[in-house]
Amino acid sequence: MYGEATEPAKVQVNTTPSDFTGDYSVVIFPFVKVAKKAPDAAAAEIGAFIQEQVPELRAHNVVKGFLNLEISDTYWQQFLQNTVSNPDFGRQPRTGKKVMVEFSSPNTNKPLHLGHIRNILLGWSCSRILEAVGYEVVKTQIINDRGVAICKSMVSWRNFGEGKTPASEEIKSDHFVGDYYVLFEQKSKEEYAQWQNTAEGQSVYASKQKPGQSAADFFKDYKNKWFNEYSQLGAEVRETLLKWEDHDPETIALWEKMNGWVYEGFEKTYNDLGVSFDKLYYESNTYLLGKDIVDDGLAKNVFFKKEDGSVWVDLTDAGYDQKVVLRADGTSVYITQDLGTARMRYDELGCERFVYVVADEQNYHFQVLFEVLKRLGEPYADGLFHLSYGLVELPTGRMKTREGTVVDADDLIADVIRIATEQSSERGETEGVSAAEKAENLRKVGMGALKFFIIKVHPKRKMIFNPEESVDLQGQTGPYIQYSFVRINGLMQRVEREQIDLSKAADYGHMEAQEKELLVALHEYPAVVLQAAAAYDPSLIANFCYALAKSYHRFWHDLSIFNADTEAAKAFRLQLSRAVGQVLQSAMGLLGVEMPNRM
RNA sequence: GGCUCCGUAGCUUAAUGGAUAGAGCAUCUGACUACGGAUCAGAAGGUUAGAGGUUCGAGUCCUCUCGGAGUCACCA
Repeated sequence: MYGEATEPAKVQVNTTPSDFTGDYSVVIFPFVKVAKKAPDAAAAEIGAFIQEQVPELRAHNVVKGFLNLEISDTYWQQFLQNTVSNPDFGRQPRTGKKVMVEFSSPNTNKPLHLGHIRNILLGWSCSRILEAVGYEVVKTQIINDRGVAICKSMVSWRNFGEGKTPASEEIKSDHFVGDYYVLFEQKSKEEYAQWQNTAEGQSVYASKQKPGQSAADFFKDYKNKWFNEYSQLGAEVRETLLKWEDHDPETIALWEKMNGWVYEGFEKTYNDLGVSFDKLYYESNTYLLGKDIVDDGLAKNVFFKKEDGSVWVDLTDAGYDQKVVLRADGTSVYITQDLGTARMRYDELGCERFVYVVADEQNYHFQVLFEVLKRLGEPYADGLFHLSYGLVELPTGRMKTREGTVVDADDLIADVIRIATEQSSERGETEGVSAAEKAENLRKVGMGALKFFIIKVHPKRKMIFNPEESVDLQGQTGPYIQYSFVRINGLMQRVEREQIDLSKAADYGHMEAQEKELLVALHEYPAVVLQAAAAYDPSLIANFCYALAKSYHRFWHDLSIFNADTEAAKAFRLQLSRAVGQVLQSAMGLLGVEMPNRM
């Protein structure tokens, strides 16, 4: 038309708002220049043209520069049949390409908390989504199993543990280790308080205080220095770290024992969250990596060496700073390790894309990391993505270990399942279900509430986590969506029981608005998955699920299914319900949320 | 201070530059002799922090101001 090819990107098609007639709308404004006509006139012409060319178009109308298209019922009939018979609806063919997704990546000195949960859910659902659009996904985590914090737990247990074990104390093993980490901080604080009153402490204060600085202020600022220079516990930690780096057998044995406890506990938590990994990396194996990259970078003149022997990269022309990549003493820093790990993974896994799920505190780090890899000419440099997410805060503000406001992952999981169970027993809708099956369904409901509450928020957004609202089972929640599935499940059981023939669905003639709304929503599913994959944004899937469930609840309320006027209407509505159930289960599966049969 | 991100109803939030900014919670009012009421319908609640600009059209893009967060270690 109009003798010009238009780029597909310029054609904007949206679903039509419910107060206009039509299923889809085309925005005409981009074409008025080419058409050299008023928007309405151009729309009328384009509408007539499409009407002529596309048999699936039943009718069209024009409102103020928007062309509304009505799709024929026969098209929708065909679509419904295809959808119901296609278990892979919404998924794309295999691309043969591999992508790595790194998430969780905890420290081994304390149990997982709410922040990890957001990270894990994002990483997991991102993996599922990428897999749905055809990638082979390698799920990894890099476990920070070494360093000062871990040594603190070790020193603490050695000094105060009296040989106790998680088994002897009947404490979940990662919590057991975490308790010793907390105990270390306490003991260290006590030691510091005592030291402040010694002659040594007083003389340090007298000689180093700033003019007019109170003792309390001075000692607050001086804490790190004290820990490194005067603390007995601090000395033990440094000694332990050195011995560890020296492969001292006794130290390594203790380290392995305590990390073993932590992994055992993590395993349980991951299992409760329904996640798993394909490949684990340990910082104890990777922290020395990257030195060959430093040589490589020097050879390529990406890096330069200073007089003291330290190696730097200058990124000031890209708006960043100069960064150290190798210390003067020849040891690696954090970014060196990440450079080395990236190259190792590429060689080992053959992925062309890498997704790092890491909180937005580290945005700058990843910008620098990616920029350096690009300048080094690494073949995978264009496939790097930092899935950055906002910190989780409580209504009272940021979680703080010292103030004991950290929400523990295991506690939270137990809470949501407990509340789902309480709510369910008040309702008494699950008679005739075995206790085991009931518990399994309630676990799904509780976890569904928690997971959906977290995943529905756009990753980038800082999240306010209200523990009370996170276990809500009504409104825009996981259980709301699960409930629509449970309703459909009930219908399908009856179809099974009564051997209802659904083939009459094809005879159904005029569709109701509520039915059309569901079909349009189902039709969007593949596009939503693609969009979520392109944007690395699982919240798009969550919003889609909610909208679909909402439409279904309205459909259920407004229209009779088993008491429909005709056999054709009944069969059609059952087929439609089945399709909705399938898509809901598929889409929620991408979020890591399972569907219960009863609730 | 430099750089980055954020500011939408009382609260939690949605909206590839498109139609009257869409939900949920909380508040108020209604709806089951029917397939499950963890549901549905309605009311009320907004100058999208503020001021300019670009555009046929701005919550969305640009500039400035205000407010908040993160980050700027030879830490990780």
